[in-house]
Amino acid sequence: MIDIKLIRENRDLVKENIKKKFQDKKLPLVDEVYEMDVDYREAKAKADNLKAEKNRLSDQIGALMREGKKDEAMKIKEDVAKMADEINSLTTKEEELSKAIKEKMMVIPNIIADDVPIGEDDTHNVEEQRFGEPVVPDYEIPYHSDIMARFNGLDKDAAARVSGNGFYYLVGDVARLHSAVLAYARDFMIDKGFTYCIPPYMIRSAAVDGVMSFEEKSNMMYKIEGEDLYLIGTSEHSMIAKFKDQIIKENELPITMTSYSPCFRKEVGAHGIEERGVYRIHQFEKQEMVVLCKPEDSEAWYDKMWNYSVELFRTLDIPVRKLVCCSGDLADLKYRSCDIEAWSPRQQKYFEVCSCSNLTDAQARRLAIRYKKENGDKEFVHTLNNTVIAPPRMLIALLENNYQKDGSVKIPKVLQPYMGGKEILTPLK
RNA sequence: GGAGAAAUACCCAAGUCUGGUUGAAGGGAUCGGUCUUGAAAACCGAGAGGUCGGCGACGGCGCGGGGGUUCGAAUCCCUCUUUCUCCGCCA
Repeated sequence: MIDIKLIRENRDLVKENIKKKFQDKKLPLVDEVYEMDVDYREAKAKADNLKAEKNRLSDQIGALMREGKKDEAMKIKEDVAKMADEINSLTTKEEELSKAIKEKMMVIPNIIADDVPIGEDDTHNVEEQRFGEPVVPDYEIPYHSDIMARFNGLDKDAAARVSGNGFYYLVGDVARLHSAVLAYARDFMIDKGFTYCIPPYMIRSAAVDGVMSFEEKSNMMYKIEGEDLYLIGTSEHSMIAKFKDQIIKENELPITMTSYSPCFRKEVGAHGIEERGVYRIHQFEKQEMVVLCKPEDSEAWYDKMWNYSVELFRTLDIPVRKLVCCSGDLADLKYRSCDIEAWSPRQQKYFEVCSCSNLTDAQARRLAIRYKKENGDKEFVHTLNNTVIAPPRMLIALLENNYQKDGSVKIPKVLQPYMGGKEILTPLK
């Protein structure tokens, strides 16, 4: 959500930004908001003046009553009562306009960074840098669920009987590897100075509505029957809602957190659930990083954060690349964003494992997350988030890149302590 | 789940029975000063309080959230949420 002052003062900039994002159908919104804002302020001024008059007369009534002049008081009472209709209609108009403006403002995208590549969709995202050699072995890499199956590590049939499509049982060493990756990622971020946090996995509708659009909500969120509670789709939901309407002390910034949670997603819409394997499922686990900082620091944090992802994957011997999101592929709240993609030797291409974003003040403005400066002024913070690691999807990269010709899988050194010292997983069949 | 009590500004807290000179007493903290080698303590003083509109003067709204009664609500009514105490149940 952008500052409405931008629309009052620089509509061209806002429109230009919309064009850059290939959302021309949203262009009329800018003038609509501009005009509604003028009407809103006019209605508010009128209503406020009438209310001021009413308050003044009410005080008079109080004074007269105290003096015992009931007749005069009654007369004024009638006058005030006559004002009620006009005040009501103006107040209603003011509220309706305010609500309508807010709805439109929610849809107007955040101003994007100057250096975001311009492009209509994800095919125009730009590879910026590679880290590690994307190795193509001279033997065939099986599909990840087949690799898991060789260790008796995955049972989707049972999951389908028990929970339906889109669920899995992870078993034995594969399950342990899953936990090891999460524990490693947690400790990696703690070592970077982030604070570990376990948030609520269910949040009430007021919190849900605060952190996502209606469309997202209906496509993603599972609702608990008979309760005002939803299962979170990512810990970012509870982590950001934590700060809604809060004023943070300047010396508490930056707030750097790494949160863990299971994530529950209906995955209604474009993609659907993948039949084979664990790439897209209804339930997964994720370690996330979330940063709230002063506006002047957010760009530096953005660079630090995506670099953490690269570093983490490199310690796991997984080649990655940084893919910069182009204007059309940027979600509306984002100022800039990049994906860290891991190398898949089986598919011989990179696939997304982390998504790092700087939302500047767009999210903070929407949720009223501010900080108080030394001089007492309040300003919106900047918010950023990035995936640390999201197994089981991440296991795909891990298994494929460490798969040996004989069907075994090497365990990267950094994970071995979390695997009871095991250096290699040997197939059971 | 049952019974009771409570929610006031950064913090503590008065006011709520008896609606109107309380848009919020009084503290603490904050800031300035006196004193002191410096600090603390003590004393003196000050402004401010959240939010929206307005260039401003100023005005609207704000006493947990939402609604209602009234000319007028922190104060009365309804509702939701949260906290505390006791009982019950339970990882």
